[in-house]
Amino acid sequence: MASVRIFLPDNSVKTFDHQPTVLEVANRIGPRLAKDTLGAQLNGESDVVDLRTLLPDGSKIKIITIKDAESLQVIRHSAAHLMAQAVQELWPEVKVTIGPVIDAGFYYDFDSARPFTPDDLPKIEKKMQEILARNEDVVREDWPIDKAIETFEKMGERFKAELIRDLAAKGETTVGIYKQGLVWFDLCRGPHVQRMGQIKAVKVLSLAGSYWRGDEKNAQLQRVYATAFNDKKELDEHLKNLEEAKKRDHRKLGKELGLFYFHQLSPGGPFFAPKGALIYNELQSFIREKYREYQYQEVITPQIFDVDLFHQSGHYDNYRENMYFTKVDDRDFSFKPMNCPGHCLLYQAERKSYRELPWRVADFGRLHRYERSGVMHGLNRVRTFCQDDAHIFCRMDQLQAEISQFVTMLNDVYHTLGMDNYLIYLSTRPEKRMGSDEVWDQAEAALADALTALNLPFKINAGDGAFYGPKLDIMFVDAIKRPWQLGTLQCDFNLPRAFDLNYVGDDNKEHRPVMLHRAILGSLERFIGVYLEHTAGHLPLWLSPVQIELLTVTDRQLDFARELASKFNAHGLRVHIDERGEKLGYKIREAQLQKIPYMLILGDKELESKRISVRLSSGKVIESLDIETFTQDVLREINERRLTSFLQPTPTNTNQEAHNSSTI
RNA sequence: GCCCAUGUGGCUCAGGGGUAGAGCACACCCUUGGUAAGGGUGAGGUCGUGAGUUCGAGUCUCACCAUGGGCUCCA
Repeated sequence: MASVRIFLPDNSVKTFDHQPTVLEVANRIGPRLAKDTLGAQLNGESDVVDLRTLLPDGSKIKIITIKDAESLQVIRHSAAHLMAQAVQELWPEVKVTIGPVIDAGFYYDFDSARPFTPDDLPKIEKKMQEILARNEDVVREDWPIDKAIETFEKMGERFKAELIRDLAAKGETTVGIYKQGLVWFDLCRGPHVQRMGQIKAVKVLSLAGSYWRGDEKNAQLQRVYATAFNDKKELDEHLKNLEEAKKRDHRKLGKELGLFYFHQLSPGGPFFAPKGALIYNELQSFIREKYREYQYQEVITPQIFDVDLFHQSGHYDNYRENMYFTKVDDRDFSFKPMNCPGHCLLYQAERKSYRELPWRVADFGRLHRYERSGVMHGLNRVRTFCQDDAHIFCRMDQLQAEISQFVTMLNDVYHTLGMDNYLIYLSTRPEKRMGSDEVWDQAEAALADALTALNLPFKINAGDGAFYGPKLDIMFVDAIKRPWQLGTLQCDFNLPRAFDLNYVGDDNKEHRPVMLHRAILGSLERFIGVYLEHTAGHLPLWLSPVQIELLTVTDRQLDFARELASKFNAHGLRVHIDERGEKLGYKIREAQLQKIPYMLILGDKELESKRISVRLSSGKVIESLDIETFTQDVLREINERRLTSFLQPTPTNTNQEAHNSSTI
């Protein structure tokens, strides 16, 4: 077969003498480039596409490029130039640095002696609008590199000059210059819009400090965040989502719903109040159920270990600054930051036969990691937490099946939780790594093949793997389209060697197992935070701290309410009676704000008929239900872990979209 | 860890050198009212911690702690 050529965005070409797999491409073209450009799917038939345009056909690689996303990027990048122009027209002394496109918009870093203030944002936006109205042409010129350096230097744009010098050092001889109108220009690779007026919808959002090249030793810069969209409608929708995100902030919901708290005497240490602990424990029970189903065994391992353990595992060398230490009896101990080394000790406790593999051990152990003070954020980043952590020790020939089982289990769990929208990333070998290329080839192929066999699309993060092995990261995309990394599966060639783990094969010889680290929810803490934001606090019944609130119209119904409550209680339902002498409307409002799924209204009518009237948190009211039937229906809803009320028609499931629109 | 901001009753916030305010929540009383806030009374705070300036400090200064937005980090 003819060679296959892959054209890269920087115009270089890589040639393969056979049909390359996507992994080969990723490993060949290098991490940085692949990360920016490769969205890929092994589907065994489709055209090989290159990274610039279309490409050689007959290959088994398909690279998904989303045209819309690309043009949006162009608009945003042009809008970044627009912002720079606006700022310099307002304050000519301000110097420009860089202004890249990011996930939901773009930013530009400025060097300004005077720090920007929030009042400056509307000014900048107004100036941007003025410039847009001029609708100037955007023209590209290619300048000899010396001329470019000289020009920017003369203007005092030392950051730009530095960037161009770097390009010169890489052997570039010309650089792209984009002119907006007659006067203003900037260094850029492009592409850009042809006329400024093509930018239809921009919004300046916020302000932050940053550093030149992200290094705190360098100059402090003023970063202005903004976003741009194809049209006003898209922009408005995005702004609405930002609003919505604020409303859904799990820190706010956690307080309002009485789920968890923080105290300054334990930074990064969440307190789960009774209601929050209920959610925590229900999630654990759910995962335990899945462990039984997927044949994991749960273990319990120590909290504190002699530091020697972490010397042996390598964590001390690589991870020390994130660990807590303590000295007892003149001996150095450490709180475990992860369960794996302990599991290795447990693996060694008994001699393993190949028949015992795969050996899957799960552990809800408490972990402590010292996080730098600036990185903690609600439940998303804490210093003490627990993961739905498990390790699988298996033979190399079992690898693919284990990966496959994990992905199936994850899909199962996410589906039950109403989280069908997720993306899978395969991170491949980094430059600094351990283990032979042969082993890496096998492991990467096992990951890719498992996903392909399950017909799950995935994207390659070339070079993003850990030094000890390749991994899958699962990005859950929530109800307002924000990605969160929750689940992960990591192959590890390091720990089995560090602990000299073996099993006896059918050849009566010792062999080294592969170790897999895996979690589905990630940390329970973080998961609860994410899930609260995904559901805006409207949890499914089985996770609701209070499932049924009993609201009496007058005190005459209190005995009836207590009778009902003990009946529900006996079935294991979580019930609460609002016994306060408030009016019904008042009690309803409170129950509503607490997002309690079922409100039972008890008045004289119900007392006489011995039937109940139910109000859902959606506001829907159903009158005169039979108590026994209601109880059974509610129990069924819980046991089946249903996402919507049995009284509410299930909306059609439109979840699968995400897989087909693997963006980026 | 770095930059900026913030820290006042359980919660949300006002006040800004002369001895602490509101709404909600809470307690009690009146009201027993049918699907998102009935009325009254009351209790509750050494204004994040420590030092300084001042006749006098929630209020000004400094340090520290915590939180928030970013940066960086997340073998």
